[in-house]
Amino acid sequence: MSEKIDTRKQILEAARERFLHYGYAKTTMSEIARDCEMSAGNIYRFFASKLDIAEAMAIEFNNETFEHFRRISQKASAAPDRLYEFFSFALDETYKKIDSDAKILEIAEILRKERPTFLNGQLAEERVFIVKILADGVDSGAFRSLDAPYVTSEMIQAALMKFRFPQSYSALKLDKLQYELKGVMELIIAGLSSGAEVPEL
Amino acid sequence: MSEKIDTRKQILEAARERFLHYGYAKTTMSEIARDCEMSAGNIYRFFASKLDIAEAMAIEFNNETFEHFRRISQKASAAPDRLYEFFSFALDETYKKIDSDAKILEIAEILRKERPTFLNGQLAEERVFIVKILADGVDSGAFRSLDAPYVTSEMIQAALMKFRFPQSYSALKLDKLQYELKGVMELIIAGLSSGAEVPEL
DNA sequence: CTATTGAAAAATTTATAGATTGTTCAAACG
DNA sequence: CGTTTGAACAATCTATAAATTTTTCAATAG
Repeated sequence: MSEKIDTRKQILEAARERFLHYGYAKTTMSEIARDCEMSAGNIYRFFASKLDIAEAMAIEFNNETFEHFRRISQKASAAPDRLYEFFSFALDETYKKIDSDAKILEIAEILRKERPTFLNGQLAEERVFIVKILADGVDSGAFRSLDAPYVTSEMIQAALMKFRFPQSYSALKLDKLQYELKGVMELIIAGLSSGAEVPEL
Repeated sequence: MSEKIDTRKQILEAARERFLHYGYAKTTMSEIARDCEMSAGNIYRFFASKLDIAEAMAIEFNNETFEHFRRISQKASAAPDRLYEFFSFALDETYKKIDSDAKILEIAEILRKERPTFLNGQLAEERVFIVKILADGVDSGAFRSLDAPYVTSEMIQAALMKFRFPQSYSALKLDKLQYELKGVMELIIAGLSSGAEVPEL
């Protein structure tokens, strides 16, 4: 049983190396199998498809990022600063990861196309941290009281889409994106501030 | 000379009908030429390429929308309401246009790929109206005073990207998009309100 | 001299056959 | 028994030749 988990990890590791080195399309199941000294057919006892290997890999990738998110969301700094740091970090991190390796963009694009719900799941996980920062901000008085913090976190994500998936949604360079993020963030934080007047739309 | 303009219009009209009926890729220059009773080569005296015909068509298309934008920006209603109406109209309009005709999406995607600057130009034109609404809002006291209204209009556009190009940036249905737009808009308008505290980031 | 044509060049698309790859599963293995 | 294999099948990709389409431009027409 721990045997099984090990084999799974081994496949994942072999696939990761090949995917990052040669790209998703250019690595074959047989190659991954060979690296693990097994037959291609046997991989299917651990992963339902090649795409599922890529998805598992993306989850691992994101888990590292989520660790950073958790740390930022739990910092002692003021809630508005944490909110900015959160998305600022996210932008830098994803931009640089994708910029360093065209192979990572390939996998990201494939998952976006073939697994549209996967992305939603990841966004939902991020919302947990955003809601935490919002709650802290309300407690400290930096933010106005919010009817539905979870919904607010969805709206913040919607407004910052462009920065969360930089290479898919625009062709802008990092410095321009950072500049825009700062501007949008100022607007959002101002909208969350205690003095802000919420309109009736 | 007016002759030339007429011929240009005639080509544009013939192309529009074919593009909307059969799609951009499936209509040939020869077909457009035949409709205008001329040779394919002659079209190039009026348009540098097939793509330029599509671009000219998109400009015409957008001019109708800009007329609506102008009307909304000049309304008597409160600035926040106008701002919401502006983007609400834009969302409904573009969503419905594209939803009614897959051919329109085809042309939009091709222009986005092959003429990346065209889109920026259109967004710049829209900003004129947004800046007008912002200025009115500041004057009336509904909005706080803005250091750089033009930059603010860019930030508002960045935050609302997702709703300006609904079918390219998400797979959400219109009602879900409308719901999200309302939420993001509330946040932005609150951020622009007189009482809002702008953070130092 | 300008406007237009139509043939030719360049670029792109289509069609398809062959090869490769992803996936399944009955049989062999431990 | 559960595990693994490898052959078979289905799906996808590749290569390329033929066909079509876009674009150019010398020749022609007005």
